[in-house]
Amino acid sequence: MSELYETTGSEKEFLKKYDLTKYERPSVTADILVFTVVPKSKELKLLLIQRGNHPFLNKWALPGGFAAPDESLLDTARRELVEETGVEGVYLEQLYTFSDKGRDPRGWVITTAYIAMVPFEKLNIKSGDDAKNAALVDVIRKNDSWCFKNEDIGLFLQESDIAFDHYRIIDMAIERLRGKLDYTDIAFWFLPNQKNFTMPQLKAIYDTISGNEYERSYFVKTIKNRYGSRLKELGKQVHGVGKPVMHYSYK
Amino acid sequence: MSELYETTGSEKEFLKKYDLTKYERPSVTADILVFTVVPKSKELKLLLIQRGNHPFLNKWALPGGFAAPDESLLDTARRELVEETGVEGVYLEQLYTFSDKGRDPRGWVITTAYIAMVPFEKLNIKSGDDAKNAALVDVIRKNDSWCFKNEDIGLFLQESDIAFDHYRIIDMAIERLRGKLDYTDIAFWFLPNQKNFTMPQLKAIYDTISGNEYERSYFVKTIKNRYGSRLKELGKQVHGVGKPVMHYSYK
DNA sequence: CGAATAGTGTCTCTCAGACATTATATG
DNA sequence: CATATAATGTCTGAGAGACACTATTCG
Repeated sequence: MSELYETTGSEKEFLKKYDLTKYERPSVTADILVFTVVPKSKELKLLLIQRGNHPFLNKWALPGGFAAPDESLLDTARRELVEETGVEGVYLEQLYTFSDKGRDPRGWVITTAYIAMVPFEKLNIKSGDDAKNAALVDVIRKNDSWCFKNEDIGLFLQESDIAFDHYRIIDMAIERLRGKLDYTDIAFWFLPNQKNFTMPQLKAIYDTISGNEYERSYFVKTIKNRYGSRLKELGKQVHGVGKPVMHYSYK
Repeated sequence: MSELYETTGSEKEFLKKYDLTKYERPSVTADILVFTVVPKSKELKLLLIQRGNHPFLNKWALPGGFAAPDESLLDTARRELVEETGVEGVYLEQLYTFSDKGRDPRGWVITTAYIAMVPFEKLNIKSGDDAKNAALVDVIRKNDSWCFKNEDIGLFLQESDIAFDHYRIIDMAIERLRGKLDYTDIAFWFLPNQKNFTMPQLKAIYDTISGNEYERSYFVKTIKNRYGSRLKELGKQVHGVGKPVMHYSYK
């Protein structure tokens, strides 16, 4: 017993004297990929910010920032997301940590990227009107690479317009979204309301992220099969032209 | 053109004056989960190291260490792996970055965990004989949690014997291994020789990682179906009792 | 020959995926 | 009634999964 106390005591002693700064340390940032889907037009959109500082002045980058002391990187991502977009309470998922030498010309900087899945209705980015110069861009496939455009502000970006290694991050993120689409429920996070949605709405999200069109009857069958126990029918509703739609609640 | 030069120049100026250390920085480590599979006995094994220092003196932890300046975390993991086990040229895959507040009593330390998939034959850990006190432990499921044992040295560990948040890391790693088993080719990395193996060998690896027994004929059919184009038959060989076995080469 | 091991064949059931049909709204 | 939209039904082929049978070697 006294031995236990002594061990505990000496651990306290140890920690008191321990100096982490004897090792060199990198700077650490969190970057956020704010994805959203517009169901009507079936567009996948991503939030980019034009840099106002060196390095990569005027290039476009992912929102993000340095970690604050004793803050988890998830908290960093969440904080930066609120600061840069005002968006709160969305689903964040860690993507990957990028630490290649030379990825940041300022020095030894590693970053952990987080994917934010945001319903379009929650986002209120007024492109190109504020100091920050944020833009919600359409993610387009062209010549085997990703391009980003926003026709409202006449913006067209390709790989060379993207700062740091952020193009690679974006590429990995889209791959991750597509990969997880069919065996997780990530698509549901893009719904304006998980407690009240329709199959055509959900299908539009699947179509958009996957980049191809699911067959209608097959889609409904599959979803009901996969999530049947977590779905509740809320009743049919008239919605304009066409047959009334069944509304569902998830989870 | 001169404008371009000027911009470049001012970026250089900027970088020269830029001081990353104005932000506080965390310490960063890489931890490695060295997994291996013993096909004969169908055991999943993990390399743990008993700590000889505070904090968590005498508890067991994953091998790992602090990142060195301008080294990628993958390189850190690879370096530590060689230093601690002598193992080279194995497949490493990033698992996750852990950064919760309080995960390390020494202070602000984040870690990126890497999974190493090592053929049993490549590992040569002589348990409990060296200063480092490394042990290759069997990963066992007991009462809905993971336990770790090595009967040669009379070792039995449970969650409370694991240092830091490493139990959580191990838990996530096993889940990752199992999750990726059926839709990636990770199992092949545990083969002693990808260029010459048999289906019973491969099946033992799948059985071990998944924790259940695949049906024989179903297994072979499925694998051939999935990787048919990447498999080459090398011919049958006698191997003791029983029908001669077909040998395959992957990729 | 019997036990051990590996390979092959068969049968059922489910589900992916394509396609056709029906139902209900608007104008 | 034509059109738009959503839901439902049908058919086929591939594959999951269980089971039985055959083939080859050793003692």
